[in-house]
Amino acid sequence: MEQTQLKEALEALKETGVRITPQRHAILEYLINSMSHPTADDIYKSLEGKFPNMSVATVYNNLRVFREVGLVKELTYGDSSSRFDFITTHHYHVICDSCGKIVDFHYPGLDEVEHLASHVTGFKVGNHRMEIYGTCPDCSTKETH
Amino acid sequence: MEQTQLKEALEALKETGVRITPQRHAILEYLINSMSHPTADDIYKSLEGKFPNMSVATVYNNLRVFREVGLVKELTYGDSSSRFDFITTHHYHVICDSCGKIVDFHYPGLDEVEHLASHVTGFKVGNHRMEIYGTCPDCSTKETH
DNA sequence: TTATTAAATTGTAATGTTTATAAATAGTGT
DNA sequence: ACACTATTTATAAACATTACAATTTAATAA
Ligand SMILES: [Mn+2]
Ligand SMILES: [Mn+2]
Ligand SMILES: [Zn+2]
Ligand SMILES: [Zn+2]
Repeated sequence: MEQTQLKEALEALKETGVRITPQRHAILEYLINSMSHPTADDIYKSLEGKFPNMSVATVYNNLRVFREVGLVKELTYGDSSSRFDFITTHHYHVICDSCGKIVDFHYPGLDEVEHLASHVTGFKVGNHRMEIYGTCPDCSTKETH
Repeated sequence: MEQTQLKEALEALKETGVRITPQRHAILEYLINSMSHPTADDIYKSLEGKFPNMSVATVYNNLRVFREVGLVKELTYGDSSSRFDFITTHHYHVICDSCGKIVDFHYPGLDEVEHLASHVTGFKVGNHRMEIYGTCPDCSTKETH
């Protein structure tokens, strides 16, 4: 099924007139297979073997392209660098304050909040973001020790 | 009432053993009076007149101190620099994608989401963040033109 | 297949925000 | 007023991200 996702992603690029390069193919593949939420540097480092000459600028450029095409979501937290999530189904994230782990979390969209916000502020509301912060089971165990 | 907030803030600093300096007084005052959500640089620039020799490091240091004492909340969005909000009552933010305007928005806490997240992921949940994005009335008018 | 052309990549420099550091200064309790 | 530290200042450093120009390459059609 990852194969399907990759094919669909490449198809989406083709339809938008975005050229398919080996670098783009590899970055997409990594994003799809990665169960984590990697930073640009994570991606850069893990493709070092396959693309010894790839520039870090290429990773950033293509992540921006993927974001603009709607294939990838950029997650910006307080800490230094952005993380990237290949878009599949809508979901939220639960984040560990202690170790930074990010876990997917499914929950119906907060439509009511969006509506009220629109009503109260007069904004044309497009979307929202929500994350939940806490301590993951691993870190909880360590603390109790 | 801003006077009361300032007094209470200074009192909170005193009780935590944090010294009260003219710079801290001025930064707090600015945060309380500011109806906006300023960046560190906004604060630095607007206090230039009163403190020609103040270092930008002082602004950052003190914003961190205020955050640690619980007087100030740091807002980190995708864009370059953090914004700071003097803590009064709990509220969320509605943000304009077009001009960056940030508007306060009151809504009851999303307790149910926190509970479900905790139940599903096993996290010890502490808090959450939520923002709503869209187009503010001003920018909507301009677009329609 | 080859030629063409615009788009993408690369390498490097530049940008901008935030932090680290060490010396000078100033707030607080006595 | 004194002593003790916390704080401020000035500056350099760190770091992620972007800008730029030269080179390379993907896509298209002859
Ligand atoms: Mn995710
Ligand atoms: Mn606010
Ligand atoms: Zn953890
Ligand atoms: Zn606006």
